[in-house]
Amino acid sequence: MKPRAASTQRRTRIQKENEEIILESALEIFSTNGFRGTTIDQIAAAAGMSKPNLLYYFRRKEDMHQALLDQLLTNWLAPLEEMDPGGEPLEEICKYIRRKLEMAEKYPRESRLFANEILQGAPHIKEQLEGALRELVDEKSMLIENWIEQKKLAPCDPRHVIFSIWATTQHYADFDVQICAILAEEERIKTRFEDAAKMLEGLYVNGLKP
Amino acid sequence: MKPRAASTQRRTRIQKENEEIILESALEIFSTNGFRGTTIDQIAAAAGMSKPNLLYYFRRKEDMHQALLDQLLTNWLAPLEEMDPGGEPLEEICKYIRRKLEMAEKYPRESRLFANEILQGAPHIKEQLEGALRELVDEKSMLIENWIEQKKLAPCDPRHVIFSIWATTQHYADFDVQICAILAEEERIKTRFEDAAKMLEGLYVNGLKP
DNA sequence: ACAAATTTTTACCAGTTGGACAAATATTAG
DNA sequence: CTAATATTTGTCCAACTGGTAAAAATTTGT
Repeated sequence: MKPRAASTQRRTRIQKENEEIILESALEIFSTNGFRGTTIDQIAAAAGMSKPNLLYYFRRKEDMHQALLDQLLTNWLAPLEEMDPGGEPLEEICKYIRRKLEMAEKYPRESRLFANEILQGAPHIKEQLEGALRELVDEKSMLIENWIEQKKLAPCDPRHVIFSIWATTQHYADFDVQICAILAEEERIKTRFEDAAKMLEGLYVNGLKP
Repeated sequence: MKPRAASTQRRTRIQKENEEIILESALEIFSTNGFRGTTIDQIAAAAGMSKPNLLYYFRRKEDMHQALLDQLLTNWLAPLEEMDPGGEPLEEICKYIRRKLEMAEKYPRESRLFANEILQGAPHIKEQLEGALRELVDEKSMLIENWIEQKKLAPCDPRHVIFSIWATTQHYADFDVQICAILAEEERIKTRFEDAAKMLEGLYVNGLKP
């Protein structure tokens, strides 16, 4: 019998193992080649199994992609959600930057998968962007507005501040090739995430100080 | 006779016209679908000509892509090149941000084409990144270092400052779908580039003030 | 141990895609 | 106007790709 894709129904040990291996391999390939740029064969090869066997677990190529995106979005929102209304504003923003930068370093493939999806017009996650993500950004924007009113932050457009944090941090995952090409073989290349963290924290602390 | 692709040899009127139409169409499709995601037929359809006719001007799909990338890189470096050693540091940085933001608004397709290429590991422009781009960044980094030594800028890692400007400005082209999803139908969506410019200038002026 | 259910393999196919080729048509130079 | 040259079209194909179907092998529950 065909297994129900990613459903809540009980899955066998083998199913769990193989689905995990497949998604891991799919992430690797999708994130570097894009959706249309990857072939099922590539994923199958990376997963060490035959194409029909892979298709036994995910009936269509799109199913793997969708599964990865769904899984991703939850983790993606977490760092922003953790921004604490009770904390010290500048400290909270620094912590947010650090968390995002850590994610860029630890999960560059996820970042690139996301970037690929957005670049192509977000056909598979448009609703979530307009739904969950938008609501979260609205909520945190209000929080930042409050901080500004309390003179704890310099006046600024909260939404665009958030955008700029996304941009600068994800850049280190998405544009890593470019960054490494520029930093070249020097010592700097090894410390790029540290260096980025220092520079960004300095920029935002001074830039947003009331 | 087959025309020499993008060579310096004399080209007929028709050649010039058609090559332009083709590249324009190719940019449109490549930038939204990625390299592997676009088919020659799509480009041909967009250019209003038959596939074999298109292949008469560009023998391979890759030739169009390469032509676009080569053309792009020159324009891409221009705004940074214009950064004036004789100017007022904070003013020069603001002007650079504004120029980059203008490019993101005016040429989002070029930005996305570039982003796609980098995301996939920059297979076609690695050399240029390590060559021309790196040299330019080195040069401008030294300039910024000088400004810092002259106490005209707060201490910061110049290279990472440049990266952050790239990231924040290009973000408005590359992640436009996401930004629009979040700003939604509100008035804000129309003024997003203005708002971004204001926010970024404030951030960098305060953040880098010595 | 044995039947039932699950997993894997083998063989296959239809649609798409990049690209070749030569014939037909249009343009230009003399 | 004609010959040479440049452009366009129609036809074709081999490789690739997503996906199917059924048989074979393996695992699992009892």
